[in-house]
This record gives sequence, C-alpha cells and structure tokens, in this order.
Amino acid sequence: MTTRGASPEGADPLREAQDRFVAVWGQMAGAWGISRTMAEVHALLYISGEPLCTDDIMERLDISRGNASMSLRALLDWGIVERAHKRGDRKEYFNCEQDVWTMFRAIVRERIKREVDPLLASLFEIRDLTPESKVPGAATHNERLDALVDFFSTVEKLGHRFVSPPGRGLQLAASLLGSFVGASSRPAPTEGKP
Amino acid sequence: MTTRGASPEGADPLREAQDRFVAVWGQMAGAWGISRTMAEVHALLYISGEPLCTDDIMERLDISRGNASMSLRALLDWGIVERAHKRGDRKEYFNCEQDVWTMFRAIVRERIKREVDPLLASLFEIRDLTPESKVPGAATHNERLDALVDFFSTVEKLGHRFVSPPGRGLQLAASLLGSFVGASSRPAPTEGKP
DNA sequence: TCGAACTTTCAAAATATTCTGAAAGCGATG
DNA sequence: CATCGCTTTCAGAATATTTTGAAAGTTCGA
Repeated sequence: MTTRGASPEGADPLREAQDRFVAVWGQMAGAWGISRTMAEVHALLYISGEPLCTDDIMERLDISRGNASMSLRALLDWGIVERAHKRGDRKEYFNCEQDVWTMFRAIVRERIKREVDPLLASLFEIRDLTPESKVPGAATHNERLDALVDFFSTVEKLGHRFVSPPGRGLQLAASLLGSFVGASSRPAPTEGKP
Repeated sequence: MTTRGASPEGADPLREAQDRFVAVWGQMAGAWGISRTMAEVHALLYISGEPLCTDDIMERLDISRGNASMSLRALLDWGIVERAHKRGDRKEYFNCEQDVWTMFRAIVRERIKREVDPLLASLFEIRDLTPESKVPGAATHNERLDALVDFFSTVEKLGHRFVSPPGRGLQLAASLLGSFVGASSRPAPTEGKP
C-alpha cells in the first residue's frame, strides 16, 4: 500500500513522519535497556497522541497480539501509558502520557527504584564483608566502595528531588546552573547537524 | 592454593568482596546498554585499583582472550580505562579511572555523543517532513516533536555543563537544589563511617 | 449460567547478542 | 630479517532475549 503514487496525494507525510519517529525511538531502546518493540509501542502512542487499541497497534507495528499485550503491560508498569475506554466499546484503549516532563519523571522514578536502590543495597552489603578490623588490607578497597556509595547516594537524592515535585525539576536545575533553557534554540532546521 | 600464611580459613574475604562487586556491577550492565563482560572487566579494574594485564583479567573472570581484548578496547573507547606499562615487561596493563566523578563524567560525555546528539538530529529531520504549510493536519504532531526536542536539548546542555568543568558538576547541582549531599547517610554500615 | 468479546499467558521458535579460539597482525629484539 | 611475545580480529558456536500463536482466562450483558 505504500507504493508512492505519482499524484501529490499518493504518500501521507504525517504517517511517514510517524513511522520515522517510531523507528528512531525504537533504536534508542537498546541503549535504554528496554526492548525495541516496547519502545516502538510507546513511540506510536506518544506521536499519534490519541488512544489506540491493541489491534491498532498490532496492525500498525506488524507485531503479534502477545507481543503487543506484553509491551503494553510493561509500559503500564512504568507508568507512562494508561488505560482508556470509549463509550459503547468493550475494547481497551491506551493513552500515552503527553507531557514530556511528566513522562521522564516517571521513567527516572522507576529507574531509581529498579537500578539505583538495589545497587546501593548491594554496595552496603559488600562493604560489610570487609570491616577493617577483620580484614587489615581492605582500607583502600573500602574507600573505593565508599566513593561509589557516595556517588549513587547523590544520584538517588537528586533523582528524588527531580521526581517528587509537580514542577520542573530538571529545568530548575538547568537554570540554577546558569544556562537558560526553555526556548528550543535549534540549529539550522533543514539540514543535518554539525 | 590461595592459602595465605596463617589464615585459619581458606577463604579470602577481600577476594570474595571483589567477586561480589564484579557480579553486582555486571548485573547493572543490561540496564546500561553494555555487555555484562565489559562491565565486569571494568568492575575488576576499578575495585582492584591496580593495573592488570589481559591474562590477569582472563584468569580472574574466566573469559577468553578475544573477549577480554574486545572488552578492554571498548572501555578504552569510553575513556574510563587507560593503558599502562611496567618497566621491563612487554605486556600491556590496564588501569581504571579511580575518581568516580571523573569516571561518570566520561560516561555522560560519551552517552550524550552516542545517544542524545543523534536523536536530536533525527528529531529535527523528522519535524522537517511535516512543515505546517504543506501538511495542514500536522500542528499537534509538530508540537509533540518540539516538546521532545526541547527536553533533549535541555538534557544535552545540562550534560555538557556537568561534563566540561573539572569540578563537581552534579554535586554542585545537588546543593543548589537544596539537598545536602556528601555524607552517605544510609542503613548503618557495621564499620563506623563518618 | 452461558457465550461473545477481549486480554493475558507461556512454551516453543525466531532472532539477536555475546563469546570463543585459532589465525593473522604488529613491533621490538637478537 | 627471522623470531618471539604479545595483541587484535572474526567466523562460527554458544547463549540470551524477543516474538509468536494458540489456548486459557476474564468480564460483561442478557
């Protein structure tokens, strides 16, 4: 169906842009430690901006029902997609959080919980394996562990600070740091970046 | 064979703690988008605090020469491990950056370069597919893209600010935000820690 | 209580990533 | 300039992750 018609109406540029966005977002997935499909589902819900049902997603992304279901479940767990319903329709629809800052606050919250907190717990345990009184040679080893503990404690506190208020955590941090953000101030739009 | 002098037990607590740390750090790897082995090699170099050669790493981690070589190369590319040499020894040794803040600055620098910058470039391209003059229905679509562009532009600027100075970027941000960081303040470590 | 309309689950299949080991490469030394 | 000691490369093997699809589960209306 995507065969380009010679007429100006042949291609749908909006659809095309959406597909590009879905692909780009999907590529990021690896770096973020989630599956490509999960990222694509999220991308589709975000960029289309309206509630979609499982079948919409299956068809648009060409994935199986099971895959769509599991990806949606994971997105719900992350708190960046929510269920929605249409009157007189038994199907479930899904809606992506549309405020970017709220979305990333949810992501940060979840990653702290899943990654930073367990890591800190492990670091404490590991440090307790080598009390200097019992393990004389462990001084520098313990210092190295402490340095990591300090670092991740800071990250955790900063994260909570970013996550908890309804306000603009990161933006606030940014302006406090002296950079004025808020206008997108992009480089030349048409062609690629330096 | 690890029997060290008068130690009553065969166990070496320091070695054990190192192994635990290597395992824990390795588990984080998935979430960070790097391979488990690469993270383990890094963990070993960090926690042992001294230069190790390829054979040390192979033996300690029980991995092949090829794997060790590739992981080390990747760590060098990330700029968190450096080559070292011992006099009268032809082997190459490897040294991990020992300052945690410097280490994470390198990581942030690299991730911005590899993930954020290309993403921003793609977002600009995608937005240019749907100028409102040519694609009347694209207004909200473009707004959604702009919201992401703004967000990642902010992230990029903040990142550079954290990365560039030799000082304590994140710590500074943290204290400006009003949280007092620096003491690790967590479940009581068995050993007294200031 | 039944059955239609959906959703979720999960074992097996498909796919992607990581690891190995042997061979090729490299550069210092005799 | 041949050899030695060490490092890097890469095709194929091993392993891990992701996806599918069909069956089981759930919910709602009559």
